[in-house]
Amino acid sequence: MARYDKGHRDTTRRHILDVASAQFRESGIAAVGLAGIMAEAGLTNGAFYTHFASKEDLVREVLCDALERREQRHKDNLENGVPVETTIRDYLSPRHRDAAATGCPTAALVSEIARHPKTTRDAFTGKMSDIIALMAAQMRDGAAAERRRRAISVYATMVGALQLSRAVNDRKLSEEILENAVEAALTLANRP
Amino acid sequence: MARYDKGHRDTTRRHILDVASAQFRESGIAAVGLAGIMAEAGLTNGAFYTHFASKEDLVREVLCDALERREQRHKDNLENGVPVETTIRDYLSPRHRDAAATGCPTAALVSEIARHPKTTRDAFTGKMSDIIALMAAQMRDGAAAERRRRAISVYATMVGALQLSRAVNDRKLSEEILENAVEAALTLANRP
DNA sequence: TGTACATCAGTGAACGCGCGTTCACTGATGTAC
DNA sequence: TGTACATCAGTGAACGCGCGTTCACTGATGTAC
Repeated sequence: MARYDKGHRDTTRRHILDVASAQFRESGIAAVGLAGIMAEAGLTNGAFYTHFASKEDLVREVLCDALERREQRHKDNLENGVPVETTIRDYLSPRHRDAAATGCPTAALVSEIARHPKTTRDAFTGKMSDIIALMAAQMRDGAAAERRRRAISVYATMVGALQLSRAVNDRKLSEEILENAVEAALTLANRP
Repeated sequence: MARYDKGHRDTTRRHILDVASAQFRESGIAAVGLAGIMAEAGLTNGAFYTHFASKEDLVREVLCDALERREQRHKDNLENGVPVETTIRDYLSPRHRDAAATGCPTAALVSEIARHPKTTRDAFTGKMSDIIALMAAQMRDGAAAERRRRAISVYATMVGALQLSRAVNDRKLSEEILENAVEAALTLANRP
């Protein structure tokens, strides 16, 4: 037995990932520093590099992890027969709008991801394809290709509307955006 | 007459705004430094503060300016009877996807704006309301309230899809997103 | 008309600060002989 | 059994660098007397 319990290293790594994941989604990747992440994780700067090769490495890991969790949620919804309407309403809710740190990583980080290196974008592209496929599976009626088409446009509407509702500094307008986007996403999900 | 032509100061200020506007949309606000902006504008660091009070002041000015130009474009489209279909297809085109520096400031910066101070978000909120109103005016049929509803959901779909098409690292998927979003936005714009 | 001063856009070096990253070291435990 | 060494997660100070910001200064022109 080492100085630390078995699995301690994995637990620490997991903890750093969770802290970074929340901070990135809350404040954006560029605005978050490693020192702040390590401090919140209860560790010193130096320990970071025993777990990750660089900040970019952490970004990629965080992104994969956060999207995998989202993917798992979609899988669970599918297996439990949760209707697409519920997924849409949950996504476009004031609760989700006000909880960016634990919310959808795509909505929080998509524009930053577009400016990151190939490996990071590769990771995002792969996971996003999976999520689209799962949303397509959740759609009712229609051929596979048609359901995929609907999934893509519903996803785009949800991501855009959530971001707009977060940026806008007017409670009424923010809720108007969410409510209209729910209606629009439902229309897109159920169109023939 | 001063050492510089009349209006020189305004020209310089305008030039700094243009350079900053492009760099922000291309790389994100947090990732762009004042030194880089001033260098591209052909000036030294110190001159920045004879034109702007702070980086945040510049951000607000850039945002107002870029959104006003977008707004003017919507106004022109409206006056020239450009159909909403054209606006949608132009927005969701590979050309717009590949030209972030000169493209829609909302798509490029919306998630960063959500994390900026009140004055900046106020500015964004005001201009975005105007753009929504102009898009609503561009819609055909229906009462004013109904057209506004359609404008909001079309705008959300466009913003979300453009961002996704930029983040994704796969040409085919990127174009699939744009094409499906065009179809979805047209459906939303023309629904009864 | 000549001269002293004001104005104004811009220069360029410097400020303190926090960034990502490195590295010599620690100290509790495991292992070899 | 005792001792010398290896391992491993983490410490904490330091590195160079670029950030936003400040400021004494420049130099061409305008203005006052």
